[in-house]
Amino acid sequence: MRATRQRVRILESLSVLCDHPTAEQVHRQVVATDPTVSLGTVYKALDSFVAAGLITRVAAADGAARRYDADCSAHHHLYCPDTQEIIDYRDPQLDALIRDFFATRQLSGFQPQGFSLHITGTRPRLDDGQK
Amino acid sequence: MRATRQRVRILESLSVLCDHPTAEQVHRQVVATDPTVSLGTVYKALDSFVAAGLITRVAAADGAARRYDADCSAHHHLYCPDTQEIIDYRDPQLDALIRDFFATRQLSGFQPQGFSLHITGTRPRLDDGQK
DNA sequence: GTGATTGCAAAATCTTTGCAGGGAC
DNA sequence: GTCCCTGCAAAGATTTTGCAATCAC
Repeated sequence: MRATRQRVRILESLSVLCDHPTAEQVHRQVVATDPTVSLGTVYKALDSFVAAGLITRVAAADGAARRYDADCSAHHHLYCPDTQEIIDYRDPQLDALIRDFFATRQLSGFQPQGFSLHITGTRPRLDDGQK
Repeated sequence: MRATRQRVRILESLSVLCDHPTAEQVHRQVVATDPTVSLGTVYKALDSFVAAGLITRVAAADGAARRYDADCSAHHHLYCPDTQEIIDYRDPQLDALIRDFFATRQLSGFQPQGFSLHITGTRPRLDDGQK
Protein backbone atom coordinates (compact mmCIF):
# COMPACT_ATOMS: atom_id res chain seq x y z
CA MET A 1 0.00 0.00 0.00
CA ARG A 2 1.35 3.33 -1.01
CA ALA A 3 2.18 5.82 1.69
CA THR A 4 0.70 8.97 0.27
CA ARG A 5 0.59 12.23 2.11
CA GLN A 6 -3.16 11.98 2.47
CA ARG A 7 -3.09 8.50 3.95
CA VAL A 8 -0.46 9.40 6.47
CA ARG A 9 -2.52 12.39 7.54
CA ILE A 10 -5.60 10.25 7.85
CA LEU A 11 -3.81 7.70 9.98
CA GLU A 12 -2.45 10.49 12.17
CA SER A 13 -5.91 11.88 12.59
CA LEU A 14 -7.24 8.48 13.56
CA SER A 15 -4.76 8.25 16.38
CA VAL A 16 -5.68 11.73 17.56
CA LEU A 17 -9.39 10.89 17.53
CA CYS A 18 -9.13 8.25 20.19
CA ASP A 19 -12.87 7.74 20.27
CA HIS A 20 -14.70 6.11 17.38
CA PRO A 21 -15.08 8.73 14.72
CA THR A 22 -17.27 8.80 11.65
CA ALA A 23 -15.74 9.38 8.24
CA GLU A 24 -16.96 12.95 8.50
CA GLN A 25 -15.18 13.49 11.81
CA VAL A 26 -11.98 12.03 10.43
CA HIS A 27 -12.22 14.38 7.49
CA ARG A 28 -12.70 17.40 9.72
CA GLN A 29 -9.62 16.43 11.70
CA VAL A 30 -7.55 15.86 8.57
CA VAL A 31 -8.61 19.15 7.01
CA ALA A 32 -7.43 20.98 10.11
CA THR A 33 -3.85 20.19 9.18
CA ASP A 34 -4.23 19.72 5.43
CA PRO A 35 -7.20 21.54 3.90
CA THR A 36 -6.85 20.01 0.44
CA VAL A 37 -7.80 16.46 1.41
CA SER A 38 -11.25 15.65 0.14
CA LEU A 39 -13.96 13.68 1.87
CA GLY A 40 -14.03 11.15 -0.93
CA THR A 41 -10.38 10.41 -0.37
CA VAL A 42 -11.05 9.87 3.30
CA TYR A 43 -13.69 7.30 2.44
CA LYS A 44 -11.39 5.54 0.00
CA ALA A 45 -8.49 5.57 2.42
CA LEU A 46 -10.59 4.26 5.29
CA ASP A 47 -11.78 1.46 3.03
CA SER A 48 -8.19 0.61 2.21
CA PHE A 49 -7.23 0.61 5.86
CA VAL A 50 -10.09 -1.67 6.75
CA ALA A 51 -9.15 -4.01 3.90
CA ALA A 52 -5.56 -4.00 5.09
CA GLY A 53 -6.65 -4.71 8.65
CA LEU A 54 -5.20 -1.50 10.03
CA ILE A 55 -8.51 -0.35 11.40
CA THR A 56 -11.95 -1.83 11.84
CA ARG A 57 -15.46 -0.69 11.44
CA VAL A 58 -17.30 -0.43 14.68
CA ALA A 59 -20.74 -1.87 14.84
CA ALA A 60 -22.82 1.02 16.09
CA ALA A 61 -26.37 -0.06 16.70
CA ASP A 62 -27.81 3.41 16.63
CA GLY A 63 -26.74 6.46 14.75
CA ALA A 64 -26.71 6.83 11.04
CA ALA A 65 -23.04 6.96 10.16
CA ARG A 66 -20.51 4.19 10.28
CA ARG A 67 -17.73 4.54 12.68
CA TYR A 68 -14.15 3.46 12.59
CA ASP A 69 -11.84 2.17 15.24
CA ALA A 70 -8.14 2.82 14.90
CA ASP A 71 -7.32 0.23 17.50
CA CYS A 72 -7.25 -3.27 16.10
CA SER A 73 -6.19 -5.11 19.20
CA ALA A 74 -9.07 -7.11 20.54
CA HIS A 75 -11.27 -5.18 22.85
CA HIS A 76 -14.86 -4.71 23.80
CA HIS A 77 -17.23 -1.81 23.72
CA LEU A 78 -19.31 -0.07 26.30
CA TYR A 79 -22.18 1.69 24.62
CA CYS A 80 -24.39 4.34 26.14
CA PRO A 81 -27.58 4.95 24.15
CA ASP A 82 -28.14 8.27 25.90
CA THR A 83 -24.89 9.89 24.90
CA GLN A 84 -24.19 7.75 21.80
CA GLU A 85 -20.76 7.18 23.24
CA ILE A 86 -18.73 4.11 22.47
CA ILE A 87 -15.96 3.41 24.91
CA ASP A 88 -13.25 0.84 24.54
CA TYR A 89 -13.07 -1.75 27.23
CA ARG A 90 -10.23 -4.14 27.67
CA ASP A 91 -10.14 -7.05 30.04
CA PRO A 92 -7.81 -10.01 29.56
CA GLN A 93 -9.69 -12.07 32.13
CA LEU A 94 -12.92 -11.60 30.22
CA ASP A 95 -11.18 -12.52 26.97
CA ALA A 96 -9.80 -15.68 28.49
CA LEU A 97 -13.17 -16.57 29.93
CA ILE A 98 -14.91 -16.36 26.59
CA ARG A 99 -12.08 -17.95 24.65
CA ASP A 100 -12.04 -20.91 26.99
CA PHE A 101 -15.77 -21.20 26.68
CA PHE A 102 -15.63 -21.54 22.91
CA ALA A 103 -12.64 -23.85 23.09
CA THR A 104 -14.75 -26.41 24.89
CA ARG A 105 -17.99 -25.71 23.06
CA GLN A 106 -17.71 -26.26 19.35
CA LEU A 107 -20.10 -24.37 17.12
CA SER A 108 -20.77 -26.87 14.41
CA GLY A 109 -19.89 -25.48 11.01
CA PHE A 110 -18.91 -22.06 12.26
CA GLN A 111 -15.25 -21.29 12.76
CA PRO A 112 -14.95 -18.42 15.21
CA GLN A 113 -12.12 -16.03 14.46
CA GLY A 114 -12.74 -13.33 16.95
CA PHE A 115 -15.32 -11.85 19.19
CA SER A 116 -16.32 -8.58 20.69
CA LEU A 117 -18.67 -7.96 23.54
CA HIS A 118 -21.03 -5.03 23.27
CA ILE A 119 -22.20 -3.94 26.65
CA THR A 120 -25.09 -1.52 26.76
CA GLY A 121 -25.60 0.60 29.80
CA THR A 122 -25.93 4.06 31.21
CA ARG A 123 -23.73 6.96 32.21
CA PRO A 124 -20.33 5.73 31.31
CA ARG A 125 -17.69 7.23 33.53
CA LEU A 126 -14.69 4.98 33.55
CA ASP A 127 -12.81 7.12 35.97
CA ASP A 128 -10.34 4.42 36.82
CA GLY A 129 -7.67 3.20 34.45
CA GLN A 130 -9.97 0.59 33.02
CA LYS A 131 -9.78 1.92 29.53
CA MET B 1 -49.41 2.52 20.39
CA ARG B 2 -52.12 2.29 17.82
CA ALA B 3 -52.60 -0.96 16.05
CA THR B 4 -52.97 0.18 12.49
CA ARG B 5 -53.25 -2.13 9.53
CA GLN B 6 -49.80 -1.11 8.33
CA ARG B 7 -48.11 -1.75 11.64
CA VAL B 8 -49.66 -5.16 11.97
CA ARG B 9 -48.47 -6.03 8.49
CA ILE B 10 -44.99 -4.82 9.28
CA LEU B 11 -44.81 -6.88 12.44
CA GLU B 12 -46.03 -9.91 10.53
CA SER B 13 -43.37 -9.37 7.92
CA LEU B 14 -40.71 -9.10 10.58
CA SER B 15 -41.63 -12.52 11.89
CA VAL B 16 -41.52 -13.97 8.39
CA LEU B 17 -38.09 -12.49 7.75
CA CYS B 18 -36.35 -14.48 10.43
CA ASP B 19 -32.95 -13.14 9.47
CA HIS B 20 -32.01 -9.54 10.10
CA PRO B 21 -33.65 -7.51 7.39
CA THR B 22 -33.04 -3.95 6.31
CA ALA B 23 -35.90 -1.49 6.18
CA GLU B 24 -35.95 -2.01 2.44
CA GLN B 25 -36.34 -5.76 2.81
CA VAL B 26 -39.12 -5.32 5.31
CA HIS B 27 -40.87 -3.02 2.89
CA ARG B 28 -40.60 -5.53 0.04
CA GLN B 29 -42.10 -8.20 2.24
CA VAL B 30 -44.94 -5.93 3.39
CA VAL B 31 -45.74 -4.80 -0.13
CA ALA B 32 -46.13 -8.41 -1.18
CA THR B 33 -49.29 -8.64 0.89
CA ASP B 34 -50.29 -4.98 0.95
CA PRO B 35 -48.99 -2.91 -1.97
CA THR B 36 -50.15 0.43 -0.61
CA VAL B 37 -47.76 0.58 2.34
CA SER B 38 -45.04 3.11 1.71
CA LEU B 39 -41.39 2.87 2.57
CA GLY B 40 -41.59 5.98 4.71
CA THR B 41 -44.23 4.35 6.83
CA VAL B 42 -42.02 1.31 7.27
CA TYR B 43 -39.25 3.53 8.58
CA LYS B 44 -41.58 5.33 10.94
CA ALA B 45 -43.13 2.11 12.17
CA LEU B 46 -39.75 0.47 12.72
CA ASP B 47 -38.70 3.51 14.71
CA SER B 48 -41.79 3.20 16.84
CA PHE B 49 -41.18 -0.48 17.41
CA VAL B 50 -37.60 0.17 18.46
CA ALA B 51 -38.74 2.93 20.81
CA ALA B 52 -41.35 0.61 22.26
CA GLY B 53 -38.78 -2.14 22.70
CA LEU B 54 -40.53 -4.55 20.37
CA ILE B 55 -37.54 -4.89 18.09
CA THR B 56 -33.93 -3.80 18.14
CA ARG B 57 -31.47 -2.44 15.70
CA VAL B 58 -28.71 -4.85 14.93
CA ALA B 59 -25.21 -3.51 14.94
CA ALA B 60 -23.93 -4.49 11.51
CA ALA B 61 -20.30 -3.58 11.13
CA ASP B 62 -20.28 -3.79 7.37
CA GLY B 63 -22.99 -3.01 4.89
CA ALA B 64 -24.58 0.34 4.37
CA ALA B 65 -28.09 -0.20 5.64
CA ARG B 66 -29.26 -0.63 9.17
CA ARG B 67 -30.79 -3.86 10.09
CA TYR B 68 -33.50 -4.79 12.47
CA ASP B 69 -34.01 -7.77 14.69
CA ALA B 70 -37.51 -8.86 15.53
CA ASP B 71 -36.32 -10.99 18.39
CA CYS B 72 -35.78 -9.02 21.54
CA SER B 73 -34.84 -11.84 23.84
CA ALA B 74 -31.19 -11.66 24.66
CA HIS B 75 -29.02 -13.41 22.17
CA HIS B 76 -25.71 -13.16 20.42
CA HIS B 77 -24.70 -12.88 16.82
CA LEU B 78 -22.48 -14.91 14.59
CA TYR B 79 -21.26 -12.76 11.75
CA CYS B 80 -19.65 -13.95 8.55
CA PRO B 81 -17.89 -11.16 6.63
CA ASP B 82 -17.83 -13.26 3.47
CA THR B 83 -21.55 -13.78 3.17
CA GLN B 84 -22.65 -10.75 5.22
CA GLU B 85 -24.85 -13.10 7.15
CA ILE B 86 -25.88 -12.44 10.71
CA ILE B 87 -27.04 -15.49 12.59
CA ASP B 88 -28.66 -15.53 15.98
CA TYR B 89 -26.91 -17.52 18.60
CA ARG B 90 -28.41 -18.39 21.93
CA ASP B 91 -26.61 -19.99 24.81
CA PRO B 92 -27.83 -19.69 28.39
CA GLN B 93 -24.55 -21.03 29.74
CA LEU B 94 -22.65 -18.29 27.95
CA ASP B 95 -25.08 -15.71 29.25
CA ALA B 96 -24.65 -16.91 32.80
CA LEU B 97 -20.88 -16.95 32.43
CA ILE B 98 -20.74 -13.32 31.34
CA ARG B 99 -23.40 -12.15 33.75
CA ASP B 100 -21.54 -13.71 36.65
CA PHE B 101 -18.36 -12.12 35.47
CA PHE B 102 -19.80 -8.64 35.60
CA ALA B 103 -21.53 -9.33 38.87
CA THR B 104 -18.16 -9.74 40.54
CA ARG B 105 -16.32 -7.13 38.54
CA GLN B 106 -17.77 -3.68 38.89
CA LEU B 107 -17.21 -1.25 36.08
CA SER B 108 -16.81 1.98 37.93
CA GLY B 109 -19.34 4.52 36.77
CA PHE B 110 -20.86 2.35 34.11
CA GLN B 111 -24.08 0.54 34.85
CA PRO B 112 -24.37 -2.44 32.49
CA GLN B 113 -27.88 -3.16 31.35
CA GLY B 114 -27.31 -5.81 28.76
CA PHE B 115 -24.73 -7.32 26.53
CA SER B 116 -24.39 -9.03 23.22
CA LEU B 117 -21.47 -10.99 21.93
CA HIS B 118 -20.53 -10.53 18.31
CA ILE B 119 -18.58 -13.49 17.06
CA THR B 120 -16.86 -13.09 13.72
CA GLY B 121 -15.94 -16.15 11.76
CA THR B 122 -16.25 -18.04 8.54
CA ARG B 123 -18.71 -20.27 6.74
CA PRO B 124 -21.55 -20.38 9.16
CA ARG B 125 -23.47 -23.60 8.87
CA LEU B 126 -25.29 -24.17 12.08
CA ASP B 127 -26.67 -27.49 11.02
CA ASP B 128 -27.56 -28.53 14.52
CA GLY B 129 -30.33 -27.03 16.56
CA GLN B 130 -28.02 -24.41 17.95
CA LYS B 131 -29.96 -21.55 16.54
C1' DG C 1 7.19 4.98 -16.83
C1' DT C 2 3.43 2.52 -14.59
C1' DG C 3 -0.19 1.80 -11.92
C1' DA C 4 -2.28 3.15 -7.74
C1' DT C 5 -4.27 7.30 -5.67
C1' DT C 6 -6.33 11.84 -5.56
C1' DG C 7 -9.91 15.54 -6.12
C1' DC C 8 -13.96 16.77 -7.80
C1' DA C 9 -18.56 16.32 -8.77
C1' DA C 10 -22.31 13.61 -9.88
C1' DA C 11 -24.91 9.69 -8.72
C1' DA C 12 -26.55 6.21 -5.87
C1' DT C 13 -28.22 4.83 -1.30
C1' DC C 14 -30.36 5.27 2.75
C1' DT C 15 -33.11 7.88 6.05
C1' DT C 16 -35.76 11.73 7.75
C1' DT C 17 -39.17 15.33 7.45
C1' DG C 18 -43.40 18.19 6.34
C1' DC C 19 -47.91 18.24 5.53
C1' DA C 20 -52.62 17.21 4.18
C1' DG C 21 -55.84 13.53 4.55
C1' DG C 22 -57.52 9.41 6.98
C1' DG C 23 -58.24 6.07 10.60
C1' DA C 24 -58.00 4.19 15.51
C1' DC C 25 -59.71 4.88 19.74
C1' DG D 1 -64.07 14.39 17.77
C1' DT D 2 -59.23 14.11 18.72
C1' DC D 3 -54.88 13.02 17.82
C1' DC D 4 -51.85 9.79 15.97
C1' DC D 5 -50.64 7.63 11.75
C1' DT D 6 -50.21 7.28 6.71
C1' DG D 7 -48.69 8.35 1.97
C1' DC D 8 -46.27 11.07 -0.85
C1' DA D 9 -42.63 13.64 -2.26
C1' DA D 10 -38.95 16.43 -1.30
C1' DA D 11 -35.00 17.16 1.38
C1' DG D 12 -31.17 15.60 4.03
C1' DA D 13 -27.48 12.62 5.10
C1' DT D 14 -24.15 9.25 3.92
C1' DT D 15 -21.45 6.64 0.78
C1' DT D 16 -19.90 5.22 -3.78
C1' DT D 17 -18.32 5.94 -8.43
C1' DG D 18 -16.11 7.79 -12.81
C1' DC D 19 -12.46 10.02 -14.72
C1' DA D 20 -8.59 12.95 -15.73
C1' DA D 21 -4.58 14.58 -13.35
C1' DT D 22 -1.07 13.46 -10.06
C1' DC D 23 2.12 11.04 -7.29
C1' DA D 24 4.75 7.06 -5.15
C1' DC D 25 7.60 3.68 -6.41
